[in-house]
Amino acid sequence: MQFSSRFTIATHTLLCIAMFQGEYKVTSNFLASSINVNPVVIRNILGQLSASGLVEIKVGVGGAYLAKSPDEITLLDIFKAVEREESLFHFHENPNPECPIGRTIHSVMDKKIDTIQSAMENEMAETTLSQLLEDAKKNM
Amino acid sequence: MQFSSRFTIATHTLLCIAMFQGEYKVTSNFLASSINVNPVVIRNILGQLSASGLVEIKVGVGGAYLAKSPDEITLLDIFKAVEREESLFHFHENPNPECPIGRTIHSVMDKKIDTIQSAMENEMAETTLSQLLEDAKKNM
DNA sequence: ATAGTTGTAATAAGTTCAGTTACATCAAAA
DNA sequence: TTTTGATGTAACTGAACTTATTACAACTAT
Repeated sequence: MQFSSRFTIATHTLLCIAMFQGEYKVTSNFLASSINVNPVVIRNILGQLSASGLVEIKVGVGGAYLAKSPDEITLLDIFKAVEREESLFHFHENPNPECPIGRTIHSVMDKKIDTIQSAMENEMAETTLSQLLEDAKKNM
Repeated sequence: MQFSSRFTIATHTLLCIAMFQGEYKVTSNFLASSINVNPVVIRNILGQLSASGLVEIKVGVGGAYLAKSPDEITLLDIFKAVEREESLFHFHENPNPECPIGRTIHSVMDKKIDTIQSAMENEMAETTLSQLLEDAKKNM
């Protein structure tokens, strides 16, 4: 199992917008050319980013713009915008309540799973788009 | 995206073995009945756990046994046994090297992704099977 | 030799992902 | 007002993964 590439595509997208907005009109075709995926894929991801309040999109005239300052956008914001699963793990549905383990498996594991997911999300929240942008500019 | 239920099934499996080995013969049918999935699914997961050195399986006569002490088995061991992806995130394949962002996206994100994955895995490594077994016995 | 179990292959249905085509809609600008 | 270039979205496709299920050869204790 892997997360879909939507997360890295969305991050790449936001970096491009942060880098080029004002200078160029950042359209789905512009982004598709940098990221090298289909423009419709970009438009769908831009739609998710827009629904989460991370970007604004000019319908008609075209172009995507950050809706927040780059230091207010974290990797966690991006992740949550494009990966909408509540829980990281798919739990088997109907453990047998007549088995001592089947009866208790949820009470034993649910909190653990939350903690694991939180560890991942907390780490994601540590990195902002502005940090990534600085890194990118250094390595350009 | 969610991880498959193999992780929770494998954990449930190991808890059952830890609880019942010696007392009952823990077969794939026994486990399937507690977990409420198909016995073939169990046999495949037991095969993965066995390949990772977590359990031993008696071919012919039947039955699964822990190959390590419960306090030497962590959730990370279980996770790695059943989820074999190297990297948690699927990176888009061919960013455009003619774009300043496309050119640098890997150097900017690869280490972040590793850090995020490590945060998750480190948290998984904190919990042992013996801790889960204690919890289960308390709640029985 | 029997019985019960494991290992494994094959099939199937359901879901997700990503690519692609097509087109209605929209807003600025000519 | 018409043109132009975008966006939003639907539909379809092929690939991959998940889980359930059937079937059966191989194995080992009794």
